[in-house]
Amino acid sequence: MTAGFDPHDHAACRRAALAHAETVCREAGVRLTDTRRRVLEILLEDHRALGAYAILDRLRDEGLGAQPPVAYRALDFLVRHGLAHRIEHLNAFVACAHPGRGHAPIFLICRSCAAVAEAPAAPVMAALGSAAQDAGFAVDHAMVEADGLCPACQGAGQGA
Amino acid sequence: MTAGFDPHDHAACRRAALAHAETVCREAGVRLTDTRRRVLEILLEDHRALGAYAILDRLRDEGLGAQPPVAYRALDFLVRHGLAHRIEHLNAFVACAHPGRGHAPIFLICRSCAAVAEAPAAPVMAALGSAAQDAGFAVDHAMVEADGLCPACQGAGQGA
DNA sequence: CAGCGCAATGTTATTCTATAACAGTTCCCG
DNA sequence: CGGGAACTGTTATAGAATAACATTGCGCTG
Ligand SMILES: [Zn+2]
Ligand SMILES: [Zn+2]
Ligand SMILES: [Zn+2]
Ligand SMILES: [Zn+2]
Repeated sequence: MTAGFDPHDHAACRRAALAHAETVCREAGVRLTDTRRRVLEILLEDHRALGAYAILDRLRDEGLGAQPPVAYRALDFLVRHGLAHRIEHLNAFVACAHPGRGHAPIFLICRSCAAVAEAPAAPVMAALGSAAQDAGFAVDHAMVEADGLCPACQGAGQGA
Repeated sequence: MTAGFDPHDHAACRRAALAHAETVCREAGVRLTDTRRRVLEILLEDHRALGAYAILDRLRDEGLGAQPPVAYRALDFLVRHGLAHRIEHLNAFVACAHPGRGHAPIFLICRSCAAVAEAPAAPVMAALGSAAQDAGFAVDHAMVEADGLCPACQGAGQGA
């Protein structure tokens, strides 16, 4: 169920994510405007995190807006609707790789090739919930991000 | 074993952390200089995360340095030696609340009063390791941060 | 259709966070 | 007393994010 590292039909992956985004927006009664859609498409180009300014550069090249708020507003929208996630450790954003399921994902981030995978969160969240309960803490949103090496980069013997 | 939310003798807590810092530095053959020590003391004032610039303001008031690198270098040092931790979600730093034990802690962050607790990491890390293994991913360093409400702020019925 | 209200956009400016680069100083050890 | 490494001071700049406000587009209701 981990999505991201394994080879797959990424064109289908993208199409599904985009179709899902349409559905989500229709059902929520919000608009998937040109800029929002384009930002999602850019993020969907591969399973990699992009900084807001990298996205902004792309938008600028395409004449869709040149100022930071343009990118940040679209990203906020996508994150708010579960279509993208923010990677705290990188100050960057990644398209959601699990169209459909409501989730608080955990991220595996390759420090060599920068690929980002979403892994099944349930066991980790259960352990976290238990630790939080012991402390009397009410978890609102959990962020779990692991730095390391993806299968491909381990094979290549990368050290950094 | 969660350290941070429960009422405790914080003066002793601080003293122990400082003493531990001395030991760690002596054993590692590195120097706990004035600035480094002072930054640690500031972080130890309570179990709360402080931004690098908030710390820098304090240092400036005390004549210990006025430029960002002063604060960042001290913080890097403390983090490198396990005496403080960086909270990615807040772009801020907190003193380590577990003097002595080698750990990759998990953090519980109150979004109302900004208190930060360190909870036992083992079960969460085990679950994370298992998920990573399923994906063939080699975890190097894991970041686990939970946003929510601490016991005190839940009682007060805080919503934000 | 006219006009209202809200959502979304465009733009300027600013704040906050973090690091690069280099010159000078202090400390430890031989 | 050197010599080298660690540490400090300072300038400048890069990078990430938001505040604030004017404007435009869109959907609804009268
Ligand atoms: Zn894909
Ligand atoms: Zn990789
Ligand atoms: Zn304490
Ligand atoms: Zn609280």
